[in-house]
Amino acid sequence: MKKRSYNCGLDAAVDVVGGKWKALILWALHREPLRFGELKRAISGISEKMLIQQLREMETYGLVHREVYHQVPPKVEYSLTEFGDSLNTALLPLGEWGEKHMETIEAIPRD
Amino acid sequence: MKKRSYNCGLDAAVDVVGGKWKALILWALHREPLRFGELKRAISGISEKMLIQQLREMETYGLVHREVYHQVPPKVEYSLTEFGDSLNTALLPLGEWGEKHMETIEAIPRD
DNA sequence: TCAGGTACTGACCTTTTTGTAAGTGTGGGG
DNA sequence: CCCCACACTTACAAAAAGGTCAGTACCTGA
Repeated sequence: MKKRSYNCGLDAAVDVVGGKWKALILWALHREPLRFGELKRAISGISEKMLIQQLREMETYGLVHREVYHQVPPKVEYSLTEFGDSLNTALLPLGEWGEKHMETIEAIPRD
Repeated sequence: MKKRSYNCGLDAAVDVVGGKWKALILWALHREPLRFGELKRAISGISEKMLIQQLREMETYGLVHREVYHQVPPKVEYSLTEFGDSLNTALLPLGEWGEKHMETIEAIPRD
């Protein structure tokens, strides 16, 4: 997040969900709350550092809720708030678009 | 665009529309084709370099069409392809979400 | 005593993205 | 003859994002 004012809602939304991982995390939490380790395993390729960093940001955005269980070994569960859920819903058509055009997108030459 | 394979459609879509400017450009072209200079004026804050860079990428993605008129001074018009238009449509709910929650988003503390 | 699982944290570095500023080519108008 | 509009292009620099890897604290069971 870098800006303070936006030209349009899309601008603002992309700012919130932008980056490499946030959409994936949102998606992973859509079905059910997950623990840190579970999330890590669910999202292939993400490092612990990025996962926490993104989760923390999304927490401050009010998109996810962090629930700590005082146990040993520790257990922390992440879940979507209503706000996060509404964003996920708004992202559905985009996800479908991506799904539908996946092959085209993958075929785009890079560099 | 960096990846070749995606976990889900959302992942792929965010890759296509990611970055600071693409969504804005898509949006600006939604109403009507625009010339380079018009786009530049329409999207406040964008530099010429970024504008062209993004336009070129979006052209290779097949999202926008570039039409050159051989005149002096030169005239180049950019418009959305059907593909670009379909992406724009898929982005509408996200734009509405951003619009609706704009104040919340702007109020999020940064750094 | 000691390794192991869990959820982080921090230092450091590389890559990617974005920005700034100046320069290019063309023909028409002053 | 010079300057302007327009659509770029290039070199360089700064900033943001992402990645690696080692280390912390806690209790538990072997």
